[in-house]
Amino acid sequence: MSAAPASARNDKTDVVAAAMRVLADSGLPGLSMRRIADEIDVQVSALYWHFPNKQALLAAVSAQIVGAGSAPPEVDAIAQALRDRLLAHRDGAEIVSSSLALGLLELPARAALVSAARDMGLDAAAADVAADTIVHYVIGYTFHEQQRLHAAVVGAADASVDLVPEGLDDRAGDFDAGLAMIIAGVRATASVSGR
Amino acid sequence: MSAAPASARNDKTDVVAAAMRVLADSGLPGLSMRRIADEIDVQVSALYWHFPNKQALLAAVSAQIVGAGSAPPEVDAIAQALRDRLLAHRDGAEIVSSSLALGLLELPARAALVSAARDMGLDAAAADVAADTIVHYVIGYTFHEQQRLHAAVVGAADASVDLVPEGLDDRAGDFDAGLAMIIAGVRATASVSGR
DNA sequence: ACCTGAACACCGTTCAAGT
DNA sequence: ACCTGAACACCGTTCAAGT
Repeated sequence: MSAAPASARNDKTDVVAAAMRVLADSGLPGLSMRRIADEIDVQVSALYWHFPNKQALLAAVSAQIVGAGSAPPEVDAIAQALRDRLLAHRDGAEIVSSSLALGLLELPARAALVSAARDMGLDAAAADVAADTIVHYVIGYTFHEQQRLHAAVVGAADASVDLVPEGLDDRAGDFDAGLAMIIAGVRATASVSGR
Repeated sequence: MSAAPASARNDKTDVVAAAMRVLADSGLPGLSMRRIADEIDVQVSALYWHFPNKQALLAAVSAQIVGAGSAPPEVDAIAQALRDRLLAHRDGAEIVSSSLALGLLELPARAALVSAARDMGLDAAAADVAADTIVHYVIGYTFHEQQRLHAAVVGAADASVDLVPEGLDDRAGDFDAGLAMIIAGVRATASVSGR
């Protein structure tokens, strides 16, 4: 394929790719600057030529996780697609959550949610609120879920305390039910303000 | 008052109190085991007599932040009270979020939300979903807000990227609007299943 | 344009030993 | 019951210097 020759010098995308590999192997706790540097046979300090600090590197990783461009046109589908992307990468929700909170990441799904909400009849202000509410729900729910996944693997989880109880099998069902409830709220808001 | 004499030996509550002071002074990034130990003039290793590891200590801090016992009886008031407690401590939402995700914290507000949702006419399963949805929204929203607060202080914030746009003044208004939307969804769910 | 080598000021955790 | 002292294996970041 088009993988770079082993001894070439690296650019930003090589560093991000290495970080994605380390993330897949070791998760966020293992994602240190030294491990990333090792992955491309380089000194740690070399990374600081490409990125000013670790948070900036993590923001680039986050952008890769959430992907660029075209989302589906409906609120439900946009939320599901965002969740799928987060679930596709180890600790994806946590990394994205922190980049977002630091203002280092633009979330394409948010813009898509705003216009989908407007299509449902919300005014601009209400559509912003709807988008943020859904984004917080998706990221919060998925973050929680991924942390417990990891905790279960490590064996450190206390199974008696559970924010989302019942069996382990219908995680997706609970997520859907909560999302449906929020969307019902969006619809109710639309029918109040929309006439 | 009843403050312990300066040279006494410490118990769990002294350690947690010291951690709360460090948190208030320096935030979560400054909340290291060494800083906590310094705060009570003790070696770091002494902390490991009281807690098996840092996460367990943080869970005790989280429990202190969310407080014990009696919540108000209505969904809206419970959510507001939880938010107020998180906002009352620097990085409160982040600490609580992580303890919760690791299954190390029981959230009194969650039980209160479940029974408030049942009072609105939801069945048991739907009430669980409603409670989790609201908890994720409150913590997610407040986490985001506190991170940006800190980022703004540090000056590292990129003001051009904003999950929750507009002026800085009506943060609380946006939170309320999102919460109202979710509660509208809860009500809609109740009126569907409730007859 | 991209990297090395070495240093600085930190981390969480363990463990034998003390009182 | 609670703490010391010392060590281990790490961190992120900086900076002069090399090619």
